[in-house]
Parts: sequence; C-alpha cells; structure tokens
Amino acid sequence: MLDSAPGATPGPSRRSSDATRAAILDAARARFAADGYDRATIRAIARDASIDPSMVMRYFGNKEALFATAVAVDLRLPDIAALPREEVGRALVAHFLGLWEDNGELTAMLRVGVTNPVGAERMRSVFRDQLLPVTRLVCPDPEQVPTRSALCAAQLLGLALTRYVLRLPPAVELAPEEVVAWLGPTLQRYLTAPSP
Amino acid sequence: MLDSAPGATPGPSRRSSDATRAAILDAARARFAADGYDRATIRAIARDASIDPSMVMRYFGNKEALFATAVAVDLRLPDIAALPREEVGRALVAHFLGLWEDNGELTAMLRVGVTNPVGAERMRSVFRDQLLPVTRLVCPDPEQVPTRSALCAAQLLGLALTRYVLRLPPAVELAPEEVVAWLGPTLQRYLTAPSP
DNA sequence: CGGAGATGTCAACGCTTGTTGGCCTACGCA
DNA sequence: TGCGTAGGCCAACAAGCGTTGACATCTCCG
Repeated sequence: MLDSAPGATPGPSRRSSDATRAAILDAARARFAADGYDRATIRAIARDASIDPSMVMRYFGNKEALFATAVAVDLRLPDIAALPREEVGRALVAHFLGLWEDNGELTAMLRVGVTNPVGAERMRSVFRDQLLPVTRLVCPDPEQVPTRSALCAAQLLGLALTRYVLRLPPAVELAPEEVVAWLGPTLQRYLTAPSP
Repeated sequence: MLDSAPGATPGPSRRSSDATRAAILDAARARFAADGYDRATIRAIARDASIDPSMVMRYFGNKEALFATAVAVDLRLPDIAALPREEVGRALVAHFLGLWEDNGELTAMLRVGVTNPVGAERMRSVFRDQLLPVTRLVCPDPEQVPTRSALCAAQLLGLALTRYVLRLPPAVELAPEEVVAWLGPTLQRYLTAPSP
C-alpha cells in the first residue's frame, strides 16, 4: 500500500489532486475496516496514503466527512423478482458473501456502526433504503415485510460479525458454498414461509 | 444511579470499600455497554460512581483490568441434554433472549469485542468454552460440532447486534415470543438437521 | 486520647488526538 | 523567463485520555 521509502520523495514528482484523494480514500476504508472509527486516526490514514495529516483535512474537511465519503455503501442487490421464488434465499446469501469477501467497505461500516452513533444511523438507513425494498418484492404480506427483512439482516450481519470481525475460527473456515447451503434455507424461510 | 447531589457529601458519612467497588463495577458495565471500550472513559465511569478517577485505578489497577473484572460473562447455559431433543433450538433462543434483556454485560462484551482485540479474544473464548461444549451434547457427528456451533453463534449474535446495538426498528419491536418462534427452528436445524 | 490505616480528593504528568495556519516548492501557462 | 497557484510540509494549538503521587480526612482499635 505504501509505495515510497520512508523519508524519500526527495524532489521531483508530485501527485495529481485526484490521485491523492483516491489514495486517502483507500487508506481510510482500510483503516476504518480494520480499526473502527475511533482507533482509525487521521494520522495513521495519512501515513498509509504517504501524505501529511493536514492534507486530509484540506481534502475532506474533518474526520466525519472523510468517513462519510470513504464509506458509501451500495449493496447492489440483484433483482430477485426475476429469480425462481424458491431460490431467493440462496441468491441473497451468495450475493452478500461475494460483497463482503472482496471489499472492506462493509466491514468498515459494520465496525463503525457498532462504535459510533452516526455509523449506526448509517446502517439503519442502508437497511431501510436498500434491503427492505427488495424484501418487499418477495414477501406475501406487506405488513410482515419489516419483520422478515430484519430477520434476514440479523442472520446476514451475524455471519459477517462472526466471520469477518470476531473471526471465530469455525466461521472463518467455512467454505463459501457451505455458508450458502446452510444460510440459504434460513433466509428462504424468513422471506417466504408462513409466519409461525 | 447517582445518589448524591453534585457537589455534596460535605463532611460525615463515607462508603465502605465494597460499596464503592460495586458502584464502580456497575458504572463500568453500563458505560462499556453503551459506549464501547475506547469511548467509555475512566473519568466518565468515575463520575457515574460519584468518585475520583484515581480511586478507580487504586481499586482495579488499570482500565483493562477493570474491564476484565466488570465484564465476566457466564452464559449459564441450561442442560439441554435433559430436554426433548426437538426443543433445544427454542430453548437456546429463549435462554439467550432472557440473558440479553436484563443485563448490559453481554451488550458490553459485544460492543467491546468489535472495538478491541482483547475483547474479540474474550468473545472467542466464551464461544469455545461455553457454547461449543453444550453444542456437543446435542450434535450427532462430533466433527460437525464447531461448524454447527458457529452457525448458532452467528444467528444469535446477529439478533443481538440488530436488536440491542444497531437498534433496527423492526428488530427492536419484535416480541420475545416472536423471536423464539422465528429463530427457534433455525437453531434447531443448525444443531440437529442432517448437514445440507 | 492518639495514632495507624482505610477512604477519598487534587493537581499534575506525558501522550495522543483532531484541527489550524503559515510557509515552501515545483509545475504550467504567458 | 517570470509568476500564480496547486500540491505539500511543518509546527503548533487545545482538549481529552490513562495514570501517578502527594496530601487531606474520617474511623476504629488499643
């Protein structure tokens, strides 16, 4: 992630404004994901981006704005209305797993959501604006949509928590196909089974 | 929680050592649960306990030791081997729900587990030493015990996360019986159903 | 009555944090 | 060639943190 020797960059080349912005955002995402909001310091992010901390302020104003810019979550949920109805559970699990595996953005949001009130509000809005509407497409009774959606969120976030944040060994070692095979039917039931 | 006027306690009565210890531990549990490890400051805990911050150090040495003493999690898992085998899922969900509802200790552990490496290790050990052995009593194949146990942990912690930490409205509004009715069969399947 | 020990306060330390303002220096256009 | 400006560094700030040690006061035993 660092690309220059510690005290180097003696004279010549300088970065473009956009490249620096991008480097800061990358470093910020990684730090927020690894350390949570409080422990991810501006100084550490700046160091990772090979720049002075004051530049972070110039580019983004303050820490909260940096977080808001760096962690803009888009779940990119698939159009599950187009799928066979009995496969939506497995499809959702597989989609989330893929999302989580290859970018730290969601881990960052989860860690910060637990640490910080602003982060928690952000997670509630992602739930409300992204997961809930999609659930509406599959659920029989509109009145049950929030409940069923929340149950799905609990199962999916619980997986992320144990696998990517707490790193319980058996949860980490599960192969992706195993996760889908186990959690798929659970989400299927939460979404489509008659309420118990 | 505070029982004296702000600047009061002018002369006479003093507290016993044990009462002060207990007051500090209560305040610490509440603060860790509400704020996580970093934001729960010694100064704030001391203020809640109506005492000088330096006394917290005298009683507990340092912040990490205070946390270790204040948050000593005992899941008190019931002897599920004595239950009818098809009821263990519901029983576990009901037990966890009760545990979580009436003390902040578990919320504290969860919040700190996400924030702090030491807290995460603590959660792994609770999983390993308390949940996993109980799972062993119900699981058919010993080799599948860690996997099945981790699946249960994911579902239960996901519930706690959405309901007590992130406070997603639909998760908060679920009645306890509803939670048991929805999650019971899930845990039942994770524990006893043939592996998919 | 007197002093030892328990209980508690106060003021300060060294450190880290987010944030600010002044200064430098290389680049690109005229 | 000269110069404005974008890009970057450095030093410092006020605040808050965990932690420490010196000092006060109450209580109880001999």
